[in-house]
Amino acid sequence: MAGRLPRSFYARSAVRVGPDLLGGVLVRTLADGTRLAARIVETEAYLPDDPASHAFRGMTRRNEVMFGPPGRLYVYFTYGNHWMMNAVTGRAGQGTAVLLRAAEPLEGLEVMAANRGREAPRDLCSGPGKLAKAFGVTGAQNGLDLVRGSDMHILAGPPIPRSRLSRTTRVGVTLGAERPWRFIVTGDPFVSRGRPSGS
DNA sequence: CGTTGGATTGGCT
DNA sequence: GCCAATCCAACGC
Repeated sequence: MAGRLPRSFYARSAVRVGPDLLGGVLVRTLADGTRLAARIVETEAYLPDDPASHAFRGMTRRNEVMFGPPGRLYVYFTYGNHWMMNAVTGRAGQGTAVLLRAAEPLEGLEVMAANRGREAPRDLCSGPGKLAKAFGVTGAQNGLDLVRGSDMHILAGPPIPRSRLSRTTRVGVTLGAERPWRFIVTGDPFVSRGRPSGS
């Protein structure tokens, strides 16, 4: 099994980091030692000067982590119910990140099921709100360092072969909808049911 | 200070 | 497939 992704991995364009995160394993170690792990199968890139990005109108208290160093976790709240997890990418000051949208649960499924209030493995992490909920992630984890922190990190996985990598438009965005910056493992059953904005 | 709508989900038709 | 839930950040006055 490969090791933790280094700072240099995140310090690149989000359109590179997004597809490269597919197959990586998101890991969280809880205070009691319980380990949660899931294989990432869906991401979306939010670039500098991207009208769909929270960072588009400049830095605010909500999005300030996006403008910090790469390799940190940006967590935000939306739709009155849901927390979303992103990995900050690029260089400090740019305001760019990759949204973690779906993953295949590998370890700690009982805890994830309890967090989600659902049992089926396919329902645990198959959407950005679900993924954060399964991992017990809220605003309390905003800004956490994925490279040096002990709480959460991402392990490198085997690269996804080109034949198994699909690009689509992003889900739920209105501005910048035509940009094909959603990345999925083709045909993977753990991908979200969200519909791309382009169709 | 009031209004608007969102990087979604789950339950119901 | 459709739509309400739910609340806060952003923006306008």
